[in-house]
Parts: sequence; C-alpha cells; structure tokens
Amino acid sequence: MSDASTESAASSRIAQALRDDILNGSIAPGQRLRQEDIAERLGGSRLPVREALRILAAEGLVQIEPNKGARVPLLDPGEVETLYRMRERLEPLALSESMANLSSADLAEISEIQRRIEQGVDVTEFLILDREFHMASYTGCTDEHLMLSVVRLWNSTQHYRRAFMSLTGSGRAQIVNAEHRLLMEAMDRRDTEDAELYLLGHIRRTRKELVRHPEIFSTGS
Amino acid sequence: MSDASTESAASSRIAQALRDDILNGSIAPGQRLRQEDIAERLGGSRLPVREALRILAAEGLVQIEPNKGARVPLLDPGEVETLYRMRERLEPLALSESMANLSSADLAEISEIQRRIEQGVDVTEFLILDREFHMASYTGCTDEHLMLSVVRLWNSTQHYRRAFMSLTGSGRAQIVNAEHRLLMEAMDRRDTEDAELYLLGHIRRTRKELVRHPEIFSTGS
DNA sequence: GTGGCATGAATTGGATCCAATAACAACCTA
DNA sequence: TAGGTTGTTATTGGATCCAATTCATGCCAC
Repeated sequence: MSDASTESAASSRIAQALRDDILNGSIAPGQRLRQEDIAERLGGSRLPVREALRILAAEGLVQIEPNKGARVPLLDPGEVETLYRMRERLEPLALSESMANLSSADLAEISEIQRRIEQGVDVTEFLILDREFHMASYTGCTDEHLMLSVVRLWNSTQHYRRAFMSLTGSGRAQIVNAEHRLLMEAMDRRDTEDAELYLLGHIRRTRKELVRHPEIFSTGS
Repeated sequence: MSDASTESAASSRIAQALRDDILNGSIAPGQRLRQEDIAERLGGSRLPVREALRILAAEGLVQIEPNKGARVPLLDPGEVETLYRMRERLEPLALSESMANLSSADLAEISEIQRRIEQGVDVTEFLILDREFHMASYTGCTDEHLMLSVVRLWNSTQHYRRAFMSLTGSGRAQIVNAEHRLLMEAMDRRDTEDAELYLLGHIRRTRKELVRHPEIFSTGS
C-alpha cells in the first residue's frame, strides 16, 4: 500500500509485501515460497525474508515445515468451517468490547463504508470494503490479543471468501447488505446484545453457504 | 549424539527451552530477553535464538519490539480478563469438536489425571495436571488452528494462574475438583451440550475470581 | 539544580559465507 | 522392465562479521 513508509525495518517491509500478495490472491494457497526468490524480488538478503516468513506464520498466512520451507496453507472445507465457527465466537466478543468505545464519528465512518459497498459491486473492491466495515466496528476494542486473533481468522479465510464471492456473484450481496444494515442499526441504538446477535447470524449464514460450495476448495491441479 | 534425540533443529530446541522457562516461571513477565545471553546459555549463535523468539512470539509467550528486543509480556488485569473471555468462547468449541472423537480410553486417561489432582496439592504440580486435564479433553479436536489458539490462551495466562493458585492456596481446589467431576460426568454421558456448559462455568468462575484479586498483577517494583 | 544535548557503549538488524538436509535424477541390479 | 540405490543439485539452517539503532552516562549551558 503505502510505499512511502521507510519507517519500518526491512523485515517488516518484506512481511507486508508478502502479506499483500497473499491476501489479494497473487500468491495462491499451496504455493511454495522460496526464500531466495523473495529476497531477490523484494530486495534484501535471505535473512530478513526468513524473519518475515516467521511473522506471517504467526498470522496464519504461511506455514513453515522444518527443512522443507514455507508455503501458503491449503485448507480443506472442514478447517475453514472451524475457522468460521471460531469467528462466530470471537467476533461478537470483540464487538461487545468495542461498542462502548465507539464514537458517533466511528459509526458515521462505518455507515460511509457500507454506503460504498452498496454502490460498487466489484468482487475485489467488495472484499476490501467488507473487511474495512467489520474492522471499523471493532476499532473500539483495545485488546491486542483479541484483535490479533480476529485478524488471524480473517487472514486465514480471505482466499476462500474471495473464491466464494467470485463464484456466487453479486446475487448474495443483497443479503449481506441487509445483514450489515441490521448490524449498523443495532449499533446506532447502542444495543450491544442485538449487535452481537446480528453479527453472529451474519457469520453463521456465511459459514453455511461456504460449506454448501465445496467446489471452492478444488485445487485445480 | 550425546543426547538421546537429535530429532529437532537448534531453533526449535532453543524455543522449547525458553518456553519451558517462561511457563514454569523461571523467566518472569516483564523480563527482557537478550539474544546473546540466550545464545550463550543454551548453545548456538544468535541466529537460531532470533528465530526461536519469533516462534515464541507467535505463541504469545514473548513480544518483540523492533530494535528494542524481546520481553515476556506483562499483562494488566483487563487483558487477562479478556483472555479468559476468549477462553470461555473458544474452549467449549474445542471440547465440542473433540467429544465425538474421544475413546473410552481417553476418558479413562482424563479420569486418571483428575484422580492425581485430588491427591497432590502442590501448586506447581496442580498447574501441570490441570493443564493436562483440559488438554486431554481436547485431544479429539483435530483442528490445528483451534488448538493453537487454545494453547496460546493457556500460555499467555499461565503466569497469572500460578500467581492466583499460590495466593489462594488449596482452599479453592475443592471447587475446581467439583467442576472437573461435573465436566467428566457429562463427557462420560457423551452429553456435549452439558459438557460445554460446565466448561464455560468453570472458566467463567475462575475469571471472576481472578478479577477479584488484583494484587496478582502487582509488579513488585 | 535542572533540562537539554552530545558522545559512548550495548544491543539488535542485516549481509555474506559455509554446512546440513531433502528433493531429484540417473544408474545399476535383479 | 521395475525397483532400489547412489550421486548430484537445489534449498533451507546456522555461524560469523558488519552496520544501524537505541539507551545510558556524563557534560555543558541556563
């Protein structure tokens, strides 16, 4: 994103570049990541690349096998389903911790993101905005552990969310928009209980739809 | 070849040694970990130490600040409370995923662990056995992501669990034993719903007790 | 006496080189 | 011809050396 930032170390910079590549689909699940290639492509030696891979492994974006290198995890339907069940449990908690600290400006920001979602229907754009929408609703949650776990869950499932959206098209967008609006309305009312419930339903419905589309997980090889 | 097992790489070996030191309290929260010291103490150069620290950071056992080194996280009461709320949500899920796959031999093993808990009252021993008890109840959960999250939560809160047990003594042990027995009984009945509920109550009660003892978090400085 | 600043030492981050391990291929043998 | 074996190559893991950053100490000015 912001290439202007020379503020961070080389290791963080490489991690960020790889993270972007994995999340936007440039690097597909199952693909192997050779240290030397990355070092040459992104600049620097292999050492910061190794550290970057460790960072990404901590975020669930790659998995490292000793003496075998790093690759983007290739998940089976059962694993993704469990990740969604984890989201169903953790994200309502993050939302409840966030609610009390959300300013009306924050709520306006969330509303603005949703407005943009309802305009643009491009899949790539939707994935970005949908993530922004939910993350914006968690900005009031100050707990680092909880937010890190939530981000990990989003990262690990990002590819399958994109595959699902690419497959089903914009037909389901209406349902998502309705769910988002219900969630926003509860948040505007400062009703934490309702907000948690709508969020739970939103994630759970998505999980059930994902499970019904196993073709998303075909490796294509 | 002096040691029995040449099984693991130096980086994993160092990580394991540090993990043990942190979990058993040899390295206290807030303490800084200098790479050169560790390298000298455990053998090897600084490089595998750096990788080991990354591994531990992924598990929540240390936190790394750029150019400032690694230290064992020092949590405040609010953070620990949130970690326990996360446990309340995730561990019943892990238990439910586990239940179907537990053999009667597994249940017997759990029962045996609980039997040993009810004999020995030593704090150090209790912490080990209590962890074994719960982890044994999750052995049927095959999902790596979920189990890794659960282990992270146990790791991050280990020190405060020890401080709490050291403080309150064995008076509370009776309550824990009663809760464990209720949980075991539900598991023996293959009643997942009840088991989840007892587990939730067990964790939640512990959280509330922890919150009522803020002296656990005094740094001592 | 106190605050800011510069200089030094200590520590982390990165690059290059070397060793160990694993994937791969060609070969030989039954 | 099939299977095992052995040698080669590619890739990761580790050690040493050098640079960059941070922290502490002490000094000087006010």
